Amino acid sequence: MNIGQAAEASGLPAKTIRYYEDIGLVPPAARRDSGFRDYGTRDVHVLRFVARARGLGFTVEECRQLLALWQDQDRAAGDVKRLTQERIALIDDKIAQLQALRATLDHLARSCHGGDRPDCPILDGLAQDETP
Amino acid sequence: MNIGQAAEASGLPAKTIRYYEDIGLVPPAARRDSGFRDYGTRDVHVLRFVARARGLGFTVEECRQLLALWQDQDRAAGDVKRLTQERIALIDDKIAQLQALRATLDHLARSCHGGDRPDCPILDGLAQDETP
DNA sequence: GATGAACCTTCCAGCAACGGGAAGGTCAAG
DNA sequence: CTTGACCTTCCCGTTGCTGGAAGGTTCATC
Repeated sequence: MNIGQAAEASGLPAKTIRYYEDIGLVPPAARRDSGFRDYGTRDVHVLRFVARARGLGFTVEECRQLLALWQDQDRAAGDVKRLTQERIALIDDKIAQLQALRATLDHLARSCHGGDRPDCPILDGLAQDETP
Repeated sequence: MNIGQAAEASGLPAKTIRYYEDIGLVPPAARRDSGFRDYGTRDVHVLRFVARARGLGFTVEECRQLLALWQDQDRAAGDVKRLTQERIALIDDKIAQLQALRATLDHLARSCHGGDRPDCPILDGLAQDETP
């Protein structure tokens, strides 16, 4: 199948598939005489794997590792679990940061009357010399 | 003061200050005869404002708007509040997405024994044809 | 067989928001 | 006078794509 159909089947844009091939995340696709890339179901399976891992927030580099582990019959499940737990820890950090930001912004927004008058505690808060 | 001291005082790296000047987020600094940038307390105040807004997750473009509002004596507090609430909504979306990711990853990780054996439900999960 | 649309190819450029580092100028201390 | 810590501009690299230009292919239709 052509790249367009592989894109459809994998859920990745064609551009992204070419990009992944460029950076060596997925192996180069077979080519027809015309030069068109030619994908089989096995290739699509790999693309779907990558699409799902990216969708779960794994970086491209992590996807590379996960793919290698996936295709390694002798892999240890522990390696995969470790990668996954590291990613969970990063997500937890990110969530905590965002929640702190949200709290600060919410505090600022609640203290602001929001009318047409120019006095605004949000700007005052941002302008303060000390971080609360 | 030199850019290094302004960096120290504002909490922004010198590189970032130059960058903000480049893209017109902050006005060009005064220059000495030597060509060195020269900052006063007013400039540092602006830089601190930007540093704080960026730290709260406002994009550079939003900072541009906030700065304009900050310096506009006739601004309406409602404009600032709206910007802030939009940012809160974005943060909420982001948090929800991350929590969903975390749940999926956690589910995968918990189902994985994590030992030396090759059978790994995480990889199996990523390889599935259907998203759960 | 010609035409047109819908594909495909490569390459080049750019997004956010900086950071690294080169090549060179300046300043204050010893 | 020299050393070392600053400063200047400039250009490239990052992450993960996305858009567009210029051109080739395929397939249906006239």
